[in-house]
Amino acid sequence: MRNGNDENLVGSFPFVPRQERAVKKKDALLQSGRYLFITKGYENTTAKEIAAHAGVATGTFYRYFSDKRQLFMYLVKDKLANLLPPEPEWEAGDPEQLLFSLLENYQQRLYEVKLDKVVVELLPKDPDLAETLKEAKRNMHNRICNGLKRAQEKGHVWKDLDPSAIAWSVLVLLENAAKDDSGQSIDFRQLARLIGRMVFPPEIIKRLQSEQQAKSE
Amino acid sequence: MRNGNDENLVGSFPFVPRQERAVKKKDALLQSGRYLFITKGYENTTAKEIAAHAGVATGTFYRYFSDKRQLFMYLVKDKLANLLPPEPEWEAGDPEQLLFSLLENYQQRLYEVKLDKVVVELLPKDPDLAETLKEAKRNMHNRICNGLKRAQEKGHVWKDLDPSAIAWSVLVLLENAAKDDSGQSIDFRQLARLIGRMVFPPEIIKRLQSEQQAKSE
Amino acid sequence: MRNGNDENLVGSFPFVPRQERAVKKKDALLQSGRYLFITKGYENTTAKEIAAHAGVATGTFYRYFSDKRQLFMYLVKDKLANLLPPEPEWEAGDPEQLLFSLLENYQQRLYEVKLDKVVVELLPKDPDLAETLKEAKRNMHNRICNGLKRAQEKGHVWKDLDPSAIAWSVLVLLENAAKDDSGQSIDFRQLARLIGRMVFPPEIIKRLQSEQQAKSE
Amino acid sequence: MRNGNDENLVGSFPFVPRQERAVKKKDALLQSGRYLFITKGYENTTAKEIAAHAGVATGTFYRYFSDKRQLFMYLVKDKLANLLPPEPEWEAGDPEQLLFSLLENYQQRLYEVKLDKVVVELLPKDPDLAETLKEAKRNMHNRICNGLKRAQEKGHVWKDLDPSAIAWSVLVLLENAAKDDSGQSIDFRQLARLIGRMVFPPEIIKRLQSEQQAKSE
DNA sequence: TATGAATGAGCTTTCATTCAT
DNA sequence: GATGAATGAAAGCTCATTCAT
Repeated sequence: MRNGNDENLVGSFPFVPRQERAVKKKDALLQSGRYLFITKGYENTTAKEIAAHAGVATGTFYRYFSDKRQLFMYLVKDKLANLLPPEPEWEAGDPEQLLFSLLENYQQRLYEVKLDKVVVELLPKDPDLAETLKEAKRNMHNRICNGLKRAQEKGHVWKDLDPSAIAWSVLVLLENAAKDDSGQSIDFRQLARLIGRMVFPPEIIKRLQSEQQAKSE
Repeated sequence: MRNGNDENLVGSFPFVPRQERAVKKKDALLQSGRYLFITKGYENTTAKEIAAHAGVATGTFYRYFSDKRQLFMYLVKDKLANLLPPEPEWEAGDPEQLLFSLLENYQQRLYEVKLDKVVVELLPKDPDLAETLKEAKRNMHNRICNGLKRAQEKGHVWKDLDPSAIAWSVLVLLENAAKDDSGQSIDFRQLARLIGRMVFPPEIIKRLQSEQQAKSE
Repeated sequence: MRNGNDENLVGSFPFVPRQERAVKKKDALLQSGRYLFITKGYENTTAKEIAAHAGVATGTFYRYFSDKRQLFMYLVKDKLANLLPPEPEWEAGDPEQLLFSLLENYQQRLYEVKLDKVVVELLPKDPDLAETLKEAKRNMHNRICNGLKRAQEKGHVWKDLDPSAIAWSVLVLLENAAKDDSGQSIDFRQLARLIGRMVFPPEIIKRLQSEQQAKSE
Repeated sequence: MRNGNDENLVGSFPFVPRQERAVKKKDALLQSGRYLFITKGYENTTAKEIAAHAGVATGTFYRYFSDKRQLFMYLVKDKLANLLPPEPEWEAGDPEQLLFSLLENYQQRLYEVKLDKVVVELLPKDPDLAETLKEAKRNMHNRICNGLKRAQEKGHVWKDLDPSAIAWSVLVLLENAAKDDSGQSIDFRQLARLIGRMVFPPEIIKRLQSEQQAKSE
């Protein structure tokens, strides 16, 4: 199933492995590719190296992937699905708590993927990849947006703010918090509170927090 | 004057142009490099192409730059200074207004630079560049942070938020708003309001806005 | 067997050929390199040319040799062993006869090598090569020296001459006789007699020659 | 005078300097060329470097020399004359003494020239240079040969040896003794005695030595 | 199918030489 | 005459990709 899906996303490729051994080889190549891309960067990794690391011959690489780029796209698309956060239920409790766990969760997944730096290396050269990522982001944005809209209808969210703009901001902060570019690690508690202020009027936050407390008692 | 500074930053490689024509050629190379890097990506651009695009011979490239990377570093360091926003005076008036102009201004400058994608392509391979950028970010962060601390002391900013975390968030939103990754252009008015909520308690915003109105009357 | 030795000397660079065809290709490259080095000089020969002459692609060259220099070192070290003359048995018979065959034999081997000019082109730039050759010469010198010492103890060689100086002279004349620099080919019979005079007192020569004659009768 | 001569030897060149300043520049270029060739080797020295070292512009180099090779040929031909040893007067005294001073003298001159390594670097690529050197050697050979012939006619030299072969041997030993390739410096006294044995029958040496002693008393 | 040797276009860089000033 | 910036051919070397085995 995953296979069929991928194929559709990535385009036709030279050979559909049926036997188990073949599947293993393809996986080994993907794993090796991922490892080397992350460790050494995309351009600095050669197809030969990936093959060697996977324990197969150079030529075998091209039986499973049309080229280095395709292998990479497999990695990206495979991992992208994992990144979609669940649609948040804002009213379910203390929003700060919710955001905090959202942040932690997202970072955890991003940490597992680790391809972001590599993605970004390829981005300027690969409009296809750019499109793929854009779509993934659109998905995430919509998911967050929908939740916000519902909350806004109930008056839980600032009325004078566009849910789309909020969603965008939340997403951006989410994304960047997970990366540790800046060196200074971000305090997720602070960030959650901060985002809370951005989304909800103070009185709503108070109310939701006290409701939550009541519930847990 | 600016020149001397830049040279200091980059290192005075093969030759410091004195004659006007030489300066023009160096500029042409820089322009061509910038254009091609942005259009085709860093790795996809060769020194030969840059030279050709600048209308000079391949060898001439190497009279002015030790290699492609150095040319790129010139571009980056030259433009980096432009990106520093002025330290905001939060109390000076309507904070939403202030943030809005900050955003517009920053985008304008970023638009002029446009190297962000290329930078990001090189980042994983170039620790030097990473360090340079990290420092630039540190500078921006400190600048924002200081303003926030002063405002916080006067009680204008949420007391339970770390200025550093706020600064980080503002910076991240600023940066990302300026890029047009997502395709969906961000409404800067909305974003300004949003950031305002994040930084200032509602009553402060109201007060500052009414003061501002009083002033302008 | 010889192979293992050589590899050890040169270092096992990019790849040790196992299949027969690969060995053939490596040999073809070595042959082509040798031919072109001798014909056109070391600097005037490019890796590309060697590959073309051997009927393989440029890249193939680099599968077998890390660079031009390594190919050359292979040639040199391979041939150097051949140059060691057997330790001469001066007392075994007519020394002039002995020297004559020594000369002919040495020239034959040198003729097969023919790399001397190329070696000498590289020498000033390549301390490694210089060291290698120095050692080879030391070996040859020692070999000749030992024979002389034994002969000197028996009083067959001028007592007031340092064996080392004689050996050096013999070696130099040997080397240079084999090369045809001067255009005027050297008469080996003459040279043998000449060296004989240099090494042995006249009466010893006479005695050894008559002994030899007695033997052959 | 030297100028005219050189021109003839080397071939026409772009410009005949008349003014004193020009001559100085040409000399500076020659000196710089010589210095750099000896220090860094021929191929490793660029025309630009020679010009810079001489304190003139790159282009100026080509006003005085058609190319790098021509400059080098100037150096070689200029110095070659110095290498011709005086025609030895074998009967003038102790031949070992004579040879010793010949050796010392020759080495001294070679030391002053120092171009031998560079010459040898160029030799395989430059048939012209090869021819020049061959001729120089022929000259030296003839000079030595003539002396030997006269001595031979008087019965001072082995009758059964070809003067040409002797001359060749003397020359070769001379040349090689002067270079210090082998690391082990040659004892010139020993070498002189050795060559003496090669050229003169023992009784002649004795006679000439005692005559010499008589003279000096 | 799997192999890995072979390919060769193409990149970076150098430097002898020219030529506008 | 002198300058030194500009030229561009050519070298060394890499690596994505092909293909004979």
